[in-house]
Amino acid sequence: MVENAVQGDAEGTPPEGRAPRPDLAEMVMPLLRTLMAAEQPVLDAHGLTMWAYAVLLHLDETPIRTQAALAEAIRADKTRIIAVLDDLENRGLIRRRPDPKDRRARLLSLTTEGLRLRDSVQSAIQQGEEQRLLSQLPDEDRETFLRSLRTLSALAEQEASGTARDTARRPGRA
Amino acid sequence: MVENAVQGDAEGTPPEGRAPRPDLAEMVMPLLRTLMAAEQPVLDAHGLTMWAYAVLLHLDETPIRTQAALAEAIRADKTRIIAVLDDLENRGLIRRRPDPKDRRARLLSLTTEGLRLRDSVQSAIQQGEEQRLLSQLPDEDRETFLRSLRTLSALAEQEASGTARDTARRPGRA
DNA sequence: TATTGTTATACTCTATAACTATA
DNA sequence: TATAGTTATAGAGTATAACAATA
Repeated sequence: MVENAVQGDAEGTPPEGRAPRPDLAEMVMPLLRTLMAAEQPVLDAHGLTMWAYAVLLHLDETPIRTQAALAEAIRADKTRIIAVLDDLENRGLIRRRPDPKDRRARLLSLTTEGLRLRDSVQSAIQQGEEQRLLSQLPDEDRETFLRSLRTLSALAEQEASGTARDTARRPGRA
Repeated sequence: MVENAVQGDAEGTPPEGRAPRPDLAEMVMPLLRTLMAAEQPVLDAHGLTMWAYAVLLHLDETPIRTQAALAEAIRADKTRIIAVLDDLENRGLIRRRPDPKDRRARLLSLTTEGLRLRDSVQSAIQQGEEQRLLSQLPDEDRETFLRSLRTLSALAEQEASGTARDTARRPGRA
């Protein structure tokens, strides 16, 4: 039975025999691994963990009023980011002060220095991404790829936050 | 709380303030998380772990002569896949027999049943991917996206295997 | 002696549960 | 009493190191 006539996909013969394409996760996983491996030295050079960088990124985007909200936003456990916030605060990269209106909550914000650090780290990281990976794509493909990735990522976050909300939801009345 | 003014994703205003685009990892990470979350129920339904599925996928692609090679191919520790192989073998999904030419090594191959299972699982997974995510992309973007992802994934694997080889290499003479 | 596979151990990462303070 | 944050503990996942068989 010759059930897999190779379909002339891009240009060469596809490495695997059966499915017309690999699973998305099968392609995305090694990509992420390499991306993170490439980030690591940059982060190390600035004394940042991956979680710390995630915090800097997200605080820059949207100022946040509780640590729990920040944790959920970056998909971390609320107990996990505490040490991270301690460190960032001690190094003057973020501010963390009790909300006057509800002193249980902590108002979180970036300091100027934190924002500057975030800038230079992100710049270095994105430069590496361009040089190592994106530059290998034809220009018109690159644009489309980035736009599509952005769309899919947003969709993915939607689904994730949806299920997260479902999990967190207690049986309230209607 | 008015924290989520819907962002005009496609071409509207970018959600974050500084960089023209998010880091790749920042986009790829949630995508992978959602992909894996979507795979999980399918795998569960067939009694497969993620690693077991990876093994089935890779054995289908390229028959392999040692467990160590298989482990490296799917980026797992060689000690980790042993339990996985035990299970797959006991269930008759793979064959594992000593190489007559070197009885230290184990020849690994898919059984017919293993191949059939791999097929139906992969089919279900890819169907889910299409419905949940890929269908949201315009047709012409989708093709380009998949082709680009494939390219970048291959590049990433190259880099990874390169550094892996460096790590494994001992200082030889000359 | 070197290599393949295996088992046993230790370590890292992550989540769960218990505690303090504010409300 | 309920919630935000914190601390302490336990669990899952992973890698490291020692071992047996074969070369």
